[in-house]
Amino acid sequence: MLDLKFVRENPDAVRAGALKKRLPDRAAAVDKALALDTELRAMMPKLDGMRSDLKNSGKEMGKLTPEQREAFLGKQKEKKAEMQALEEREKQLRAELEQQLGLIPNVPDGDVPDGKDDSENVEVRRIGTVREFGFAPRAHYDIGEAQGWLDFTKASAMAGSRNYILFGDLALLHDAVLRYAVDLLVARGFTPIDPPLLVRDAAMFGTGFFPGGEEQTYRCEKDGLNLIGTSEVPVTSLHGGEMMAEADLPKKYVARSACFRREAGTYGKDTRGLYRVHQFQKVEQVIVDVADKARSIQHHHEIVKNAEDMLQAFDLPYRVVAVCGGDLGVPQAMKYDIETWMPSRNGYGETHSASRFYDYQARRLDLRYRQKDGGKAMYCHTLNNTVAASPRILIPLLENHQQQDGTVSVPKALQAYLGGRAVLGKPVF
RNA sequence: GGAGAGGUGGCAGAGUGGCCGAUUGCGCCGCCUUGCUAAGGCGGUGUACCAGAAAUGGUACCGGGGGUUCGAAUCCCCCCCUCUCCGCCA
Repeated sequence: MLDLKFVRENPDAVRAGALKKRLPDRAAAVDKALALDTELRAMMPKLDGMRSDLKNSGKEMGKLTPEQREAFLGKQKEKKAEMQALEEREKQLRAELEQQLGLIPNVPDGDVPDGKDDSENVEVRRIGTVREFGFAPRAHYDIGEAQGWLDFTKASAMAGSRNYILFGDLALLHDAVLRYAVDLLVARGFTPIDPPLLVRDAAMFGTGFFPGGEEQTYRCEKDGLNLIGTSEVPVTSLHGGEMMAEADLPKKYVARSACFRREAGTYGKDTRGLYRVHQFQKVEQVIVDVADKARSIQHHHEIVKNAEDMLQAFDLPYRVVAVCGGDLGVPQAMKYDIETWMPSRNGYGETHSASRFYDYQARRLDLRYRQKDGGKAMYCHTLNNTVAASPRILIPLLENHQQQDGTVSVPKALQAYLGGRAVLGKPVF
């Protein structure tokens, strides 16, 4: 949610922002919102005056004699009837205004590249060297199935397509990565959280997933609850409705949770393997801090670095891209993706997504703090980034570290999480 | 699932139809006093919106929505949440 005053004063920038995100419908919401705002503001002085009059004269009632009261009452009723029509219109306008305002996307920051979709994201840096295999490298699903680590057939039989079952060492590796990610962030001062997986609509709206993301979301209609697609939703909502003290900020959280995505509209895309699945585990970092743009940008770099450090510890080549306008979501002001090298795709595949929002989510969540020394109440700034999403991260781990015989070497950093083992699996090829 | 109690400003906690945007305490801010890592005195201290250059004025908001009334934090209805007891259960 943007500040109405900001929209009013910068309509061109807000409209242009929506268009940069390739969201013409949302750009139209700017003009709709402003038209409603104009009408509302035109009528408010009159309505306020009528209310004031009615209120003041109502107070006189108590002092009148019964006869006087009779005549007075008639006049009051007349005034009220006249006012009611205006009030009806006001209520309608406010509801529509709120709806349109909720549709207006966050304005992409100056450092967001222009572009229509992910093909036009801009590479910022490329780290690590892509390994030269002395043999034909296999895809993770071939290795996994040969090792007895992966079963897609039984998974889809019991749960439908885009499901998987991990067995044995791969299940352990999955857990090792996630645990490593949590430990890394805890060591850096983040507070670990195990959040709710089912949340109310308010949390989905507050983080900006609704309206718009309903088709991506599994919903328990009976209870009016939604399965989260990322723990960003419950964790960012954690302090919603609160008035925090500036001294309590920043809040830094790391949450591990299951995530659920319907993946509607992706038929035929990434159908093989562990890349695009309905359910996965994710370790997510979330920062809530004061309303300071420079500080937000600094945090943004910090959370990207946290993820990069993990990938480097795993000896995985990756690149960081600045996400272009057309690939940016509604609530984000700027986003970096990290893409890790995946031999089976012969390319980099998205494994991380780091967003900064400024106060867009905070406004929707009523997430505020009071400035120190008796200052003003301000909306917070929020940010988040993946630390590790698994099983997707298992793709580069298996594929980059595979041996010719189908065994997989374990990066040093993860060995302690696997009972000290340096190799997983047995020769199968 | 059944029964009851309750949701008020940063927090605690009064307030059962007009004198309530709301007593009071804590916290916070300012000034004063005091010679010491403290205490005391006085004053101030919600948010949003509208009008205004500003001073200021106005309106709305006491969990959310609707209703009764000239007038609602206060009465009625629906919903949400919290707590206690009972039942069920991991």
